[in-house]
Amino acid sequence: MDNKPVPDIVVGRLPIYLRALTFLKTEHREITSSQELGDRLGISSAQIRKDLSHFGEFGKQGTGYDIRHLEANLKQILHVDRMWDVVLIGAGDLGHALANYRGFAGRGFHIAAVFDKSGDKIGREIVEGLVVEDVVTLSERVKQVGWKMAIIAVPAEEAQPVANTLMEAGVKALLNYAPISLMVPSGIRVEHIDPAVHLQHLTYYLG
Amino acid sequence: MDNKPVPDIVVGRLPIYLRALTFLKTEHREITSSQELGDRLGISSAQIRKDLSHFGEFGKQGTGYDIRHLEANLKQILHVDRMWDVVLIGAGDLGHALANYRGFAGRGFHIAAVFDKSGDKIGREIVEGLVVEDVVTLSERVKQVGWKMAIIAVPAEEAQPVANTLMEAGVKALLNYAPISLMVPSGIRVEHIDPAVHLQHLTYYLG
DNA sequence: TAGATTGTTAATCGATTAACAATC
DNA sequence: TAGATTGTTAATCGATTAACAATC
Repeated sequence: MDNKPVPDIVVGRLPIYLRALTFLKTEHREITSSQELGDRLGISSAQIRKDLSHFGEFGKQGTGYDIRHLEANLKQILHVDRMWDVVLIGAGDLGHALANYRGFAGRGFHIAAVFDKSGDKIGREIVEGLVVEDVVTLSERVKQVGWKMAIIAVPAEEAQPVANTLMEAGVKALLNYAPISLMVPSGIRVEHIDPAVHLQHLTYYLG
Repeated sequence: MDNKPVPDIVVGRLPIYLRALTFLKTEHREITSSQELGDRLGISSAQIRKDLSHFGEFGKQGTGYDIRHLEANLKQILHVDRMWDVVLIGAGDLGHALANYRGFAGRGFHIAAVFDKSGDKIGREIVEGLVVEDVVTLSERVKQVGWKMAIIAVPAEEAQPVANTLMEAGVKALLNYAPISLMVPSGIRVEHIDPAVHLQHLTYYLG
């Protein structure tokens, strides 16, 4: 009966909830409440309960939420109860940092391949077991292996062409670090990360 | 008369508009319209006009917006018509990438100092002219110099203590890369960047 | 039982969109 | 002038919050 899609803004908060639950686990906590989560995240408890109610009933009246149970459910909802291979384009400083980032594995992601166009990066082992490949082979390799997610860490002027190549080859979701708004057709999802955008958001309030 | 603060969600779009205008300049464009901007950004033209109307009248009926004029106004509104010194904490892979990032200078930011706690990083020149300092001196240095903005690029378990030190020393705005929700008092602004959160937002839609 | 907290409904609040007079 | 596009108003749409019955 409930045919309406869950609002994207709600979906966007689920990873935050999941991260908080995983953190609570490191503190050896077993039960939490919408109140406690809200206090930690700066979100109202009502909003957290409402958000979760889109997906089912995960708590117990009078008690709260079993942390492991809710965590497992959120992982399922977000489809990170499995590992996703992610292809990374760009082996500069940022690409290097992303390839070496230890935080992906525990949260459902594995950098499966790295591509660059620069001759002095191609063939180098950017991290144990991961050799930088030539971007001219990107399309072929994506089609062959069937990767669905990519991280774009190339200069601004190359980002749109790289995105086009990826989408044409079957990639459905992009995380873009280039300081440019990617244009994508409907059916493709994009998230943008641009530190200068965030800093400028902050300076507005600094008078 | 208009005493109401501009909604934060509107403020958050201004840096996107600014980035698009700067991009149009690189294409040697001089005039644009809310329609064109909206098409490029995936935002309705009405929303762009409404957003801008909170701050004044920047366009001309029948013509559109002078790109340089609107860009200059947005820079003023966002307070990036000047340069901001930013202190960076964490000199790992990510800190290294941020310290070397060429994109900050043109958008109002300068990494003024880098701190780390690791003995084999302290004293090393992370980038031309920028020597990694010992984090035990962070509080003292921040108070002395008066930095107002910081980027946190330390492991999750150190992020909150580092944030506390920074806030106690007078920092008012934080950009946090650690995968944890920082708790801050009102009056302090925080933005979070967590690639895994964005990737999980994407996987929701990948079935 | 008494106390606590959920899931949900209805009310409130806020943001987006549509439409158009003004005007370049 | 005719055409285009702004700035703004009012209508619509959607998200958040408050409140509380249900119940553990």
